[in-house]
Amino acid sequence: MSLPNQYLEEMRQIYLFERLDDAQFGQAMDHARMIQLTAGDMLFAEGDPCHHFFVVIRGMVKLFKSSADGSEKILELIPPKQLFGEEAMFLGQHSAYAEALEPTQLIAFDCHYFAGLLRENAELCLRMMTLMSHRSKSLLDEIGNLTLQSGIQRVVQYLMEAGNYSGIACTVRLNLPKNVIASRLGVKPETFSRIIAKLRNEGMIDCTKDTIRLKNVDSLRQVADGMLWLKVA
Amino acid sequence: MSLPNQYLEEMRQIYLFERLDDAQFGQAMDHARMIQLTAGDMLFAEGDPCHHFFVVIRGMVKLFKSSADGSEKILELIPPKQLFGEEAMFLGQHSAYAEALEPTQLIAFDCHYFAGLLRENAELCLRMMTLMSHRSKSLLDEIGNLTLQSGIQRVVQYLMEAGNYSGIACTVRLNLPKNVIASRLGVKPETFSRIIAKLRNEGMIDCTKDTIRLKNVDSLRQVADGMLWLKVA
DNA sequence: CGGCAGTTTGAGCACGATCAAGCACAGTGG
DNA sequence: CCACTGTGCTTGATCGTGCTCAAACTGCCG
Repeated sequence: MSLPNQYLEEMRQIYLFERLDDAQFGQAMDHARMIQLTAGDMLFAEGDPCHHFFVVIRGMVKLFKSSADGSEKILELIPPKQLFGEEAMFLGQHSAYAEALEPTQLIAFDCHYFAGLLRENAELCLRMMTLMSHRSKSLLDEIGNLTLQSGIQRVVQYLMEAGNYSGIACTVRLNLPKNVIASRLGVKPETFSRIIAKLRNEGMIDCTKDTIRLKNVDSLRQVADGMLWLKVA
Repeated sequence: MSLPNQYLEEMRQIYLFERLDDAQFGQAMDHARMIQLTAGDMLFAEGDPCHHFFVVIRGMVKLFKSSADGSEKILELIPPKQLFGEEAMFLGQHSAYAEALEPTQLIAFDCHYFAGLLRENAELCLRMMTLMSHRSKSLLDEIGNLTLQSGIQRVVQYLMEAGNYSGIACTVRLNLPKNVIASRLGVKPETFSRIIAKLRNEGMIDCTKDTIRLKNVDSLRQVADGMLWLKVA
């Protein structure tokens, strides 16, 4: 039960599999299968027993926590070429919910089988640990941002990162609904909207629909770094 | 440069090293050395190049983020027998600050050398990945708690976990200063104090100095689960 | 055209932060 | 033995960020 060639080539370029020789790669792709999701499909829930981990091919997956009263916090947005759910392989169950935001294709790897490959291939382990380390770092950063920064700071930081650091003015295209970005940043949609309006009134950005022009990058950077306070009210 | 026998025996019981045979264990302990810290000593800073990862023997280490204006958020409190800083081994630099809260002894393992051991021992890798998975899960949980729960809920949850789930009334001894616990829970010391006072006024707990009796465990559980709201004001 | 979901804007509120004062306690030195 | 000091904790008063509830607006699709 191997994958179509089209997907095999894409998997070849995933960091985790890059350095495997053809035989090892073939083994890794055994017991892998393609999954097609439509927007809103739930992939797994928190606490579900874990049988697979995943790589996104096309589309977007949201990883999120949910509270008793139904509100959500998006932990991570998983774009194509990225792996997720691997930590559950070692814990036996998933730590959060996963749901497709768009029509999404992903490859599912059998945990039990893959654990066997890991046991025989320390190089593969090292790559896996490197991925897990990056995840840990980004989670640590996220906790710092949530507790030490204001909503405005997180929004501006997000815009600057999306605008890939070009020192001068640049435009950002939001590739996701604003309420999704808001949840990712830990604010309510209304608050997100107000923050964008505030930045527009301050002349730091222009925006039309889902396209945002970063006009005054210096000021924005000051806001993100906490050197410049914008009163919300 | 091996360690005194006293410490070797303690290292033997660390999850990461449990299953190694004597030869492997001996190798792992090569290039390990003991470090003695006094309260307030900084072990590493965020961004520092990483040369070691650590296991706490005695004492307590705080892992924290710091913002421009000097305020801190404790990410994790590391008790004896626990490992930390391992993710930096794969990233090259530390993701947060680490500082001793008390007189603390720890063992430092040389990253470069240990990476070599990992490359030759997939079983060791699996153990390491399991540890990293647990860390990821607890970080994911932390993000959920910070964004989906109120301060009161986090405090109550902390007390219940510290009182190890005995269904009936129990006493909790806070083994750390309250301002440290407050930072760990993402609230200011004043707020923490007010929350404790609130719980006392509601008759759910008794407290004298650093000892807290959980009187009404049912109500406390309801508060933690969001089934019961306590107005702060 | 109506319906619906996403977004914006308004008004008011509450949680938790800030600033400030008071208190308990331990350590130090006269 | 008693000030003196410093630190950590508590309590009070006030403020602001961000949330809630509500309404209006936009774009999209049937």
